[in-house]
Amino acid sequence: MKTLIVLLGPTAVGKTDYALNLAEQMGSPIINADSRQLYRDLPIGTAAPTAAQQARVRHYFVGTLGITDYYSAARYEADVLQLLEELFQTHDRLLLSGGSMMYIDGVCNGIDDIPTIHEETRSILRQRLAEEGLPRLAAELKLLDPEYYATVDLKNTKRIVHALEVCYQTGRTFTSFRTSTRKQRSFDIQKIGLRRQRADLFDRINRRVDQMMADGFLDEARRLLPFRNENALNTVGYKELFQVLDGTWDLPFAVERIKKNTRVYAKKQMTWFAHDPEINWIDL
RNA sequence: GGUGUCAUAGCUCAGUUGGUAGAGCAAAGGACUGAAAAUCCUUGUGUCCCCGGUUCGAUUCCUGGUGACACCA
Repeated sequence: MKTLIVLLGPTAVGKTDYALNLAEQMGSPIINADSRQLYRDLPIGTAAPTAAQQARVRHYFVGTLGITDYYSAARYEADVLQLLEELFQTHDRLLLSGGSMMYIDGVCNGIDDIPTIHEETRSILRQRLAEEGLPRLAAELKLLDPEYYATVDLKNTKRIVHALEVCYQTGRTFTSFRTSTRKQRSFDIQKIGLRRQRADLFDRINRRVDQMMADGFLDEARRLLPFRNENALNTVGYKELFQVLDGTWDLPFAVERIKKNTRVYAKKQMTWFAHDPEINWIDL
């Protein structure tokens, strides 16, 4: 039986170093599970594996996307599964490492088969949202998919808009696509979670942000400014530095915001992972 | 040593004409199915520096401490 080792944990906990050692020990490449490290233009702000680290161990899904490329957790699921099929020909155990909750969930449990929304549909809904407002769209969702309406957070614009997009594009309810059935995998999955005392983790986050700034994070953000509306840049760190480049915030304030928002992100990851009983935790 | 100002949440402070208190920041908890480092929801932490006095009642007024700051010696 083939086995996929999934190494996960909150941002800055120390996954990269741990994964390198584990990969060498296992004789496995590293399959990255970080939704933003996939973009090749974000090396500093996403703390992506360095060239030296990638020379030590072969990495997949690091720096493979351009800044304007569309990507999603579902596409990641499909891409990883295909890669695993190839790599399991020559490996018994493979290592996947990262902190993107949805991406990991996609690989381990699968994401329901919901059609990708065409840009056309998307822009129509975007315009209607701007003109009619969220309550009107929510009321419409109540008619088209009362079941989803009953459970969705009515203040969450993205969820409501997306459900409507699916309804309009497919002529079916969004609910009908949500089977919530766990997909069977042809390999075993072992999850290893890395964790630290919260004060320790937060201290590492703060120091890592300072290091990013010293490494030229602001310049990296400046180069990406023309693409600021791309989803890839709706990311902790870049958002705040764009405020600096706009002249809205001063740099020290932005750096504090980056640290705080990274801590919030880490907390969110821990909340998500805490509910997964399959994770074997290692305290660092 | 003298005079003055201040002492309230983890931090910076507001406030109560005497009825035991609230903002910002920091923080905590949660949701999550094709944009997920996204998006969204919820929460307030307190010997109001200490001892005493006045008062039905003191964090608030008064005496005395203690500490910080400023100025004068």
